[in-house]
Amino acid sequence: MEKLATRGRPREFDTDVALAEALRLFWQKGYEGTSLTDLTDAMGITRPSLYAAFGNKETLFRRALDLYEKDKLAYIGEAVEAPTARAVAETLLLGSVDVATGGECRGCMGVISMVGCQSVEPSIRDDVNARAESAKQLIVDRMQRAIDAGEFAVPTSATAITRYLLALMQGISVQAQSGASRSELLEVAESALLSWPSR
Amino acid sequence: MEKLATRGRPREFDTDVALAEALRLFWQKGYEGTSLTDLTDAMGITRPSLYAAFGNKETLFRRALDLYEKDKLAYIGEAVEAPTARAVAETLLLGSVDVATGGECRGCMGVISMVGCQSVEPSIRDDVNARAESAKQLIVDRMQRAIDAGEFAVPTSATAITRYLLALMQGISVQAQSGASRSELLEVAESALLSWPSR
DNA sequence: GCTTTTCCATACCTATAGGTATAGAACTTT
DNA sequence: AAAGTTCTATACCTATAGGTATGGAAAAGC
Repeated sequence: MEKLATRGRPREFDTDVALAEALRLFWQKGYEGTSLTDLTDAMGITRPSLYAAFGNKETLFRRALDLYEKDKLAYIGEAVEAPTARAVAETLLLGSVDVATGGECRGCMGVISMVGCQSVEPSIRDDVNARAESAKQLIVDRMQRAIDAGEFAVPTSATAITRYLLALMQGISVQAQSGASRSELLEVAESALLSWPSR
Repeated sequence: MEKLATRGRPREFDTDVALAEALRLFWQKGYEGTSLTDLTDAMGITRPSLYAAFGNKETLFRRALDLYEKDKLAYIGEAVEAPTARAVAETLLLGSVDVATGGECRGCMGVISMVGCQSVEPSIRDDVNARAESAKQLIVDRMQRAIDAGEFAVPTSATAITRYLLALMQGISVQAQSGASRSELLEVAESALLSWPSR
C-alpha cells in the first residue's frame, strides 16, 4: 500500500502513528469538522508532508476508516462466529457499547460518518454506506442460518432481525455521543437481550 | 417573538415560509453543512434580510428546531398519553418511522443535530442536548407510571426501557438517512414490538 | 405630500477552508 | 565525497465561510 522508498531521505514521522492521530480527530469531530490545520497540528507534521504521505483529505479519511474497521469493528466479525443468534446479538450489543464508550472517542465512527457525510461529496458518502452495507450483510447471513436452524420462536426474517439489531447499536452510538455512560448503555443492551426472541 | 413593525415599509417575504425552507435545509444538510448562501438561495431572500429577520445563523437554527419540534415531534407528546406502555412504544416507534421517511427529508433532525453538532459551538450542542433530554424525561416519567402500574413482566427500570426505546428510534433515523425504506423500518418497529416486555 | 422608518440590493470585510509551488536541507546509494 | 532523491518549511493560491456597511427605494404615519 505504502510505496516505501529505498532511495532518498527517509520520512521523519511514523505514518501509522500519524494515521492513528487522524483517526482520533475524524472520530471526534467528523469529516467536515476536521480541518487540515487540525490534522497537521495533531499529527505533528506539515501540510505538504501530509499530502505526500496520504494524498489528500479524502484518502486520509478512507485510510482512517480502514484503521477503524480493523481496530474497532473486529467484534462484528467475531460476533457472527458465535454459536447462537442470541450469542451473536449479545456480542454485537456489548461490543458496540465497548467501542462507543471504551476510549476517549464517543460513539461509533461509522454512525458518525453515515449521519454526518450524507451531504458531503458523494464519493465519501458512497464509501461509508458501502462499508456499512457489507457489515450488515455479514449479520444478515448469520441470522439466516439461525432462522434455518430453527432458533427463532416467533417467525421473523433475517433482514428484519438484523436491522433491529443494527438500530440498537446505532442508537447506542448516538446516546454515547450525547454523553450516556457505559452502564447506562449496558442497560440498553440488557433490555434488548432480556426480550430477545430466540431461545 | 417577532417584533412586528407598524411603521415603515413592511417585510416583503413571509418569515414562516422562509423558516420552513431553512428547516428543510438544516434537516437535509445539517447545521454546518448549510451555508448562508444555501439558506438565502432557498429562502429567496438576501443576506441582510435574513439577518434582520432572524439575527444570525445560530438563532435561525434554533428557530428551525422549534418549528421541527412543533410540527414533527408532536407524536412524542401524544405517545405518552397512550393507555399502556406497549401502546406508548408503538406510537413512538411508528411515529419515528413516519418522521424519518414521511417527507423529502430523511431521518430525525434531532438525531442529525446530536451527531453532527458535537464538535460545533457549545451553545448549539447544549441546546440540542437539552431538547433531547426533555423529550427523554417525558418518556421516563410515563414508563415509571407503567412500572408502578405493574405493566412489566420482567423487572426493569424506567430509564432503561426509555433508553432502549430511544435507541431504536435513533437507529431508525440513522437507517432512514442511509437509505432504508419505510417498509424496512416498519420491520424494525415490528421486531421490537413483537418481543416487547410488557403485557 | 413630506418625513420617517424600514426594507432590499450590492458590494465588501476578515477568517479559514483545502490544496500547492518553491526552495533548501537531509539522507541513501554509488 | 558526489549524485541523486525525497524530505520539510515557508509562503502562497483560490474559493468560500459567516457577517456587515452603505445607499437608494418603498411604504407607513402625520
